[in-house]
Amino acid sequence: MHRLRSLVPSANYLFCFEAAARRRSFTAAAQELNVSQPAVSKTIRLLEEATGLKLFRREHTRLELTAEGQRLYKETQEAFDHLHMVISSLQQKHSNDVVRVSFSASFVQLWLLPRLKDFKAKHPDVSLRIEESSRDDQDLVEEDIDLSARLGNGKWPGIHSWRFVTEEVLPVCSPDYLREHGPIHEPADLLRHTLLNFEERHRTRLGWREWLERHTVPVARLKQDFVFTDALGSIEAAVLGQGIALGWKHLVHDHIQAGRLVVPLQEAYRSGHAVHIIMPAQRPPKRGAELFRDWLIEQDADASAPQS
Amino acid sequence: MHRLRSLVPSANYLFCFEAAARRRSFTAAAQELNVSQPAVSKTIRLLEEATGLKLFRREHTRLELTAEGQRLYKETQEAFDHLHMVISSLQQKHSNDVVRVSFSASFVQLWLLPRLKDFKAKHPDVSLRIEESSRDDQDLVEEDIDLSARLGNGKWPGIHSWRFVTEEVLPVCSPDYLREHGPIHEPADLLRHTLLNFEERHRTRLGWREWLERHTVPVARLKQDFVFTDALGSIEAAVLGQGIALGWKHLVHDHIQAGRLVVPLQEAYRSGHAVHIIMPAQRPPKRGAELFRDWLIEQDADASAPQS
DNA sequence: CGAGGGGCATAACCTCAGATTATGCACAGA
DNA sequence: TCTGTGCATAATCTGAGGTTATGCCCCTCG
Repeated sequence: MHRLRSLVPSANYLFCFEAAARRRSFTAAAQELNVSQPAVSKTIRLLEEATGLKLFRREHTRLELTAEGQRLYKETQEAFDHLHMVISSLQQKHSNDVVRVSFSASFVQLWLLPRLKDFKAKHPDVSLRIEESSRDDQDLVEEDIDLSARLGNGKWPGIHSWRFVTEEVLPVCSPDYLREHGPIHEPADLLRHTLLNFEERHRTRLGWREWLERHTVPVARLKQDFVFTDALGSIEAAVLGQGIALGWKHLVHDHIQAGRLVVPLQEAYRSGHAVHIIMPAQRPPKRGAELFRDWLIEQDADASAPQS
Repeated sequence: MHRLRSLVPSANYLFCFEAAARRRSFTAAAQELNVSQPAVSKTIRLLEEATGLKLFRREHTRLELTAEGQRLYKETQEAFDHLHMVISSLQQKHSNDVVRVSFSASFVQLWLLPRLKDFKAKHPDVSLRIEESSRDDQDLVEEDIDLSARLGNGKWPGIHSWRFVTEEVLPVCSPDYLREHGPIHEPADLLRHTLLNFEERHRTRLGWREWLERHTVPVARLKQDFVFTDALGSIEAAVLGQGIALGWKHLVHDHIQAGRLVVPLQEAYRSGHAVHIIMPAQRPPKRGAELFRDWLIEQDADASAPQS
């Protein structure tokens, strides 16, 4: 226990004292601290008793600091200012060191997390702050994001982009589902199955209707049994045998490798687009963000995705 | 509210942090702070969350400070050391300014308090710490007493003394008691009355037995109805009409002036001793103590005591 | 002069921040 | 393998610090 504590049993007394001394008013200090005036009155009395020092002269309509009070106020304020400066500068340094990345929930859960251990092992000093976002069109600068992913052609103003993985979408279901309801020979057969779909509020993605139309299947008779709010939900329902979902090839790779999902039909849809790694152009990148970007690219998501 | 508080909601977190950092052990810090280990664990976690800084590396059998932790520890310790130094020096100065005086309870209540307002008006900057003591033979240096009173001849080793008031002891009772039980013509009459006596454990004072013997009254038939543990008790009982007490002339002066007590018999006993103001010879007196001594002497307790 | 307002002090009572107890996990060492 | 050490976590408890109500002493204004 620091010896200061024998003089000031609660260091919070000093927070209260500093406010009352600065404001020269217990009532004003109470407002500032969001407590009642008697709480301040009592706390100051406790501090005066603990130290044996008379810090204020109470003069009915005026509160004056004694000489001791003045001295303690000055020193307390300086100590607090200094500690604030130290913590702030440590935070600033820390903030500079943390890489803030933002991806869809499905990407984080299905692709990134299973591989993150590798990145951590290669770069133990890089801290990632991983945010799951429901939108692709975030303003990277405004939201203080160092790196993200976006589907498109890679040409966005104020953005540096690196091609990451081709958009390729294919049906997936669990082995049990296929055994029980299969086989499926052609795209038109899908109309007789439970199709798991998702619609994201802020992100346009290929759904069953478009997929079938691109495979010349009439969709008048399409019914959608379940609609999830993100891709992750629909894929996990497929894993649980509840139907056939559309999966992005790189996202379902691990499930397929593990045998939890199969591809019931070899038809896939390639949009010609790709998912790109993006970083803000307006400021120099953090070293950790560069390392993460490089690591992402070298994962070669196209090569490690299952062949269609 | 100081901005530090937005970073560290409770300054007591820093007490806990400083101890854990110094000891490099939550368990040891808990012992030092007289709390449990989980309390320290939780508090450090709260501090880390509040600041966003990782302060310790937990390594199972070793606790290490991070670089941030090291920096914060160093700065916190310096701030606390400094505040401790400031408060200590203010206390030292304050201690030098406070005059510690020690008297019997009867003197404090019956003589000093009714007159203290005058001293305060003349010396508003002198602070008195007034202790009531049950003994005359205190070691002034050891008990850090600046000034006291002692009955005797004024010759004590290591003590400076100033004659204050003659010891003169006389019977007193309330006017009502005298009307109801009087008159009293000679000392021997007292044997037929309720005599209020006191015996102090550490202080020898004249009691009824000695007083009567010195007035050649046979004391074989003396009975003592009440025995108090200090003079104050016996005098206050007399004021309440419960009997006749022995009073030191200077102590009962105010009661007599106010008509609360009367002197039923003009016989008084003068021991040849006096009460002396005493101060320790081993150290230079505080200015305030000198002022108080001078003020006591100029009260001229002998002159303001009632004539016997 | 009286009324009203402002501000600190005090007492009785309340409540939640910080504490405890019990337990788990991961080491390290014998 | 077993035992001991030390930090983490969860459920629960409790007392430090807060609230509400009130009082006292000013000061100002009509």
